[in-house]
Amino acid sequence: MPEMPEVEVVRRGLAPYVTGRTIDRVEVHDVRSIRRHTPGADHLGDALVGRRIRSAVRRGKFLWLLDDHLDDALMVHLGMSGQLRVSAPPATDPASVGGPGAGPTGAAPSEGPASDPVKHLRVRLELDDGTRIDFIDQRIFGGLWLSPLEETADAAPAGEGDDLPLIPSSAAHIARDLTDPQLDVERTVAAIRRSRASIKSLLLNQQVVSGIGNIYADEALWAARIHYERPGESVSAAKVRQLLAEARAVMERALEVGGTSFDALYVNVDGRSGYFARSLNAYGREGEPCPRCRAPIRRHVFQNRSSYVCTRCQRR
DNA sequence: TGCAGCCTGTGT
DNA sequence: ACACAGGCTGCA
Repeated sequence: MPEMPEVEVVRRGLAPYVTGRTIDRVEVHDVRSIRRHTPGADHLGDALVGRRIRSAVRRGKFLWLLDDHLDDALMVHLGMSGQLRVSAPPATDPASVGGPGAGPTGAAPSEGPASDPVKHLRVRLELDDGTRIDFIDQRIFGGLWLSPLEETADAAPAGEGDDLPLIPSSAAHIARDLTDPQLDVERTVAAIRRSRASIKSLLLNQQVVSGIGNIYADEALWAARIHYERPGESVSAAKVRQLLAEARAVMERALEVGGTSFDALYVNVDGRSGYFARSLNAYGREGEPCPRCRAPIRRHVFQNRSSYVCTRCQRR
């Protein structure tokens, strides 16, 4: 559910709270959320306590925290249902620490009071100023783990949030963002046109293009009037360029809306029921008229997931 | 290159 | 009881 814009909103919300802070305590409430950290929960806690965080970085849907030593990164992946919820230190006025990403004034957390037991709390980090970072994940597709740093292949900054040319090995295989100035768009176009795989599976392949999930894939294909099943090699270079531009535009719009409407204390990453769902043209709109041609939007099962398509605008 | 498996909650 | 939501990994 969280795609690139949602993860970027989380990164921006998180950064002002963690930058310059030291990790005091790590609580692992469910080891399944750290299964990618093979040395286990005790090792993760021992490794993290005492670290001073220098930045929160993101490429695609991968988010990570860097500390001063630059040996490795604390990876955070939200998977399907992951959230990071920040609890500001008790004595501090939240409005004064929200930073540039702080949300509307007075917005209350979407769930009950802080004293309520937190549902699906999997991991909690406590910082030296009392701030708590709660990783909440109903379906446990996401998780936290440590990943060693390596140099980026092109010696350019790894992603959004820090200028260092260092990337965690867990994210080194992920393509650069469509919004990344370092991205070579023509190489991406060429890669897509070299493949016999369906255009949608190429869009969803994070090694080809990063940040796109099922929702924005359908939106971009609808905007570019391309049927999801078309083999990459059958789409003209101009059409592929348009498709990538549409995907980028969809994500930038989502980021614009998300970046101005989230509550800094409750970083909500529900991309479906949230603010942006109302402006989707195809996804989730089975039976509704296509906003372009009024033909009904169809829902097809494709690779075990839903694809929403206007069969009039998007011909095979 | 495609698909099973990882997960849990909601809706039918 | 079963379909569905779906990002990513690892294996056939």
